[in-house]
Parts: sequence; structure tokens; C-alpha cells
Amino acid sequence: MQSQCLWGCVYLALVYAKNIRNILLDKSSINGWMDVQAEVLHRLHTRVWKPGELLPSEADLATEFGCARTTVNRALQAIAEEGLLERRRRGGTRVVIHPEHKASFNIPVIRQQVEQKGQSYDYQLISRRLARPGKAIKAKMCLLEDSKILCIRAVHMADKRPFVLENRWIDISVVPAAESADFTSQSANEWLVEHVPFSGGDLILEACHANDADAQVLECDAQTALFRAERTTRNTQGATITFVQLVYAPGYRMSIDL
Amino acid sequence: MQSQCLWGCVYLALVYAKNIRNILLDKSSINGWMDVQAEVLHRLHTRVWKPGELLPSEADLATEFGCARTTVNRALQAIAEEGLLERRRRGGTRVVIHPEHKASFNIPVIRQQVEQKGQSYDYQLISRRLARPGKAIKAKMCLLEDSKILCIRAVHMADKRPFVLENRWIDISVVPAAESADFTSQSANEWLVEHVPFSGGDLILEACHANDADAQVLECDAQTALFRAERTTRNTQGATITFVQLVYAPGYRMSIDL
DNA sequence: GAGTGGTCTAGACCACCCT
DNA sequence: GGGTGGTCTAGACCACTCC
Repeated sequence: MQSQCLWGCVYLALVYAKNIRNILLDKSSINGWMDVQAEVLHRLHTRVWKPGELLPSEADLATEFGCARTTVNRALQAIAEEGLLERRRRGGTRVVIHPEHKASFNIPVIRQQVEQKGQSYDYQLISRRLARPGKAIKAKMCLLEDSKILCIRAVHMADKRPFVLENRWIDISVVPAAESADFTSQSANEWLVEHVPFSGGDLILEACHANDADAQVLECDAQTALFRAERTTRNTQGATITFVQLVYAPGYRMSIDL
Repeated sequence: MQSQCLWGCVYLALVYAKNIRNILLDKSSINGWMDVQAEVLHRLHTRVWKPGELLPSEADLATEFGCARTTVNRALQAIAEEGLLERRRRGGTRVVIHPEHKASFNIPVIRQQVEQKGQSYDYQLISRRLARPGKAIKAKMCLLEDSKILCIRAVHMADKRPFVLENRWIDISVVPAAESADFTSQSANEWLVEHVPFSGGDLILEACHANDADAQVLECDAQTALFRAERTTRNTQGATITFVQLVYAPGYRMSIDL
């Protein structure tokens, strides 16, 4: 009877040891890997560990924080992914000297982009035709053969005003289904996101002068400074799916959180 | 003696079971979480699991792949971070319908940006003065009081040609050390990266017309379309460290990998 | 209430790479 | 050779949330 009680007490002590400690200390204690991450980040910000320095090993940190090495590992990996730490087997974990500021943003479907601003969205197809691509487009899409390309020109409107002009080229040999899709009600932008899985690509942002055709569609003067995005999208096999040029109406600003 | 041999055999069988299986099958087998990730991604790309659908539970997948649930968890978490899966306790793992295309890029120190292109880098300070900020700048920096601001104007050159014009405002009350730094040899850009830890901020990209002053520095005509980046940087306490306007010379294109 | 993902732990083995 | 990070495993408990 007595021994049973004893073991019961030991069990309870073990189970609640952590909580009891936390309550007694009544201050920040390390529970999860998020806490470890926070503590490490704090030491980085306050220069306890200076740029270029070597951190203690995972095992040592685990001892200090009173948790398993796995937990420390998770935290340090997360920070390393952010680019603030550099880790090497045998080499240890080092504070990166010039932490490159990483920015990441989403490329939303244009409809969502407009609706998110609380504006009404409209879409109008200007032209749609099959053609052999010109030299410039072929280069942008890395096309070797003379494959058939679907050329689309359309305008997206926000609150009945032109918002962005979309010039798009789709490789029919890569996306055969696109040939039978008419893009009068649904924009190519949305259609592709829904129907074609993509894996990579690149994006180029620049300033350009409005040419006459663009100026007319966007209802601005020719030579106006416009913000332009060019995007190339590739599938898992590395084939170019589509190349698109988005010319935004004057005053557009692309906003990104850091 | 015999029993010892028996247990030895069992041990060996257990230890090498996985490898033996791999050798016998002689084909792709699931070893690490990277493999699980690859397999899951493959099923997503080939629409085995369609957008909106629910995946099997981690436990089931672990059984199928012949690994621990932890391993499956790691893989699914990584994919969820990429934005292709949505996970909820009790709700299971679901394929995201509109996978938002996430782009991420680095904001390099301008010197590195130039040198990376294989061009020579030069830097020239145009002006540096302490002043009370105007209304517009105060708004950008979210300043309430009339704190002293360090105003810096400088130009970065690539191959002896103007590359980008830097207009910067630094809050002295947030970064006192900046007052004693002269930015003749080292740009404020680099100085801040090295001396001031930062945590967040925002970035705005847009097209603008060159005004007369900018045109002169950048050696282009007034009214030329220029690419402009405006960046606000905040420290861990949320105070604005600096606001910077980067006006790039004509022809600049910002390139981002997706 | 029960099933799901989120996480911790302790132990183990491996790959890498500096000395 | 040995120390470091990278990862796997099995078991466990918890938090959340849907039914």
C-alpha cells in the first residue's frame, strides 16, 4: 500500500515537474522549439552572439535550455532557413555576417488582387488568336521549334477603370487544353492557375513608357511611366507553359512585406 | 549458444531489413522525409490527390511509406509551408485549391548587387545633413514627434555609370550611432546592415517619371520612366529605423525567381 | 468524445569535414 | 579520428476541432 503511494507520487512528480518548475519560476521558460527560437533570436538581436561567431553546439544548448537536442535542432534549422544562421556538419552553427534580407510575397490571381482592395472586378478579352511567335517571344519562352502559340490580349478592370493590361502567350504543345478554352468570361490568368500545375519560373519588374496601343487601353497618355511585370512559368518538366506581360495603369504600386 | 545465434540473426534482420528491402526492390524507396516530400509532391502534380481533397492521415501515410509518423509530418509540414497543403488539427490535411504562387527574393546590399553582375562598384555621397522631416517623410516613417532626422543623398555607380540614386532618412533617436558616422566611404546602406539589427518593414515598387534633380544625377532626360523602390525598415520594438527611396537608372530590371 | 495534427523526448546512426 | 549537424524512430502527451 505504502509503496504504491510512493510510486504514484514519483509519477506525478515526473509528469508535472515541468509545469511545477514553470509555476515556481513564474517567468519565461523554454517549452517548445518556438521558445528556443525566440531566445536564440533575442541573443542574435542583442548581439550576445555576434556576426561571424560560432554558437555553442546543439547538445550544449539543449543542456542549457533543458530540452532535447531535437528541439534545439528544429529551432536552429528554422532560423537558418530565414538566413540568419549558417550551419555545417562538423563546422558548427555560425552567425551570418551580412544577413540578406529575404522578402517573400504572393502572386495573387488578379481578380483577388482587385477584390481585396474592395473594388469591383471586371474582365474583358481584347483579342485571342493562334500564331507563330516572333523572335522576341521565342527567346523569352526558350522555344526552339516553331510551335503554335496562343496569343491573348485582355484588360482587367477595377471599379470600371482599367487596372492592368495582360499580354499572354501560351504554348499549345505544352498546354493542349488551352486551345479549346475561350477566355471571354474567365481570364487566362485564372484558367491557368486552376488547370495547369506549375513548379517554377521567373519574374521581371521594370518601368516602361506607354506605347500608343497600351495608352489607349489603359486610358492614359502615351509615354506615361508604367509599371510592368513579365512572368515566365514552367511546369515540372521544365517546359515553358506561358509568358505574360502585365502592364499596370498609372499610379500602381506593388507592396511587399518584409 | 544456439539461442544467442538466433537473437543475433534477429538483430541483424531488424537492423538491415530496410536496406535489404531496398536492394531487393531495386527501385525508389522511401528513406528520408525528402523522399516522402517528393512522393507527395508527385501525387499532387499528377492529381492523384486533387485540389480540395483530403489526404490520408499522417498515421496511414506512415504505414504506407513504411516510416515513422514523425517523418511524414516533417514532409507534410514542409509542403504546407510552401502553400500547397492546408493542415488542421482534427480536420486533416487538405490540398489547397488556389495555390498562391509564392515568390521570395533577397534584398542585397547594393555593392553586392553590382559586383554580382561583374561590374565595378563606386559610391559617392552627394549630401548629408540633419533636418526636421517634411510632412510626407513623417507620414512614411510614422513619426509623431519632431525628432531629428539624418537626410542622406548618394549615388551608387556600376562601371562608372550611375546605377541607383539613394535618398535616405534615418531617425537619429532610434539609431544614435548614425549621427557620428560619416557616409563618405561607406554607404548608409552597408553601414545600417552591419550596425543595426532589423526585424521587419515594407517595400513598395513603382514606376515614376524622372524629375530634374534625379535626371541630372542619373544622367538621363527628365520625364524618363524610372523604376523606384521605397523601403521602410523597423527594429524589433517596431520603431522606424530608416526610410529609403531607391531610384534606378533607366533600363533597370528587377529579377526574381519563383 | 474521438480523431487529427503539433510537438517533445531519448536514443541512435550517419554524413560530413576540420584538424 | 572525432565532433558536429541531419535525420529516423517509437512512444507519448497535448491542443484543437469536428461530429
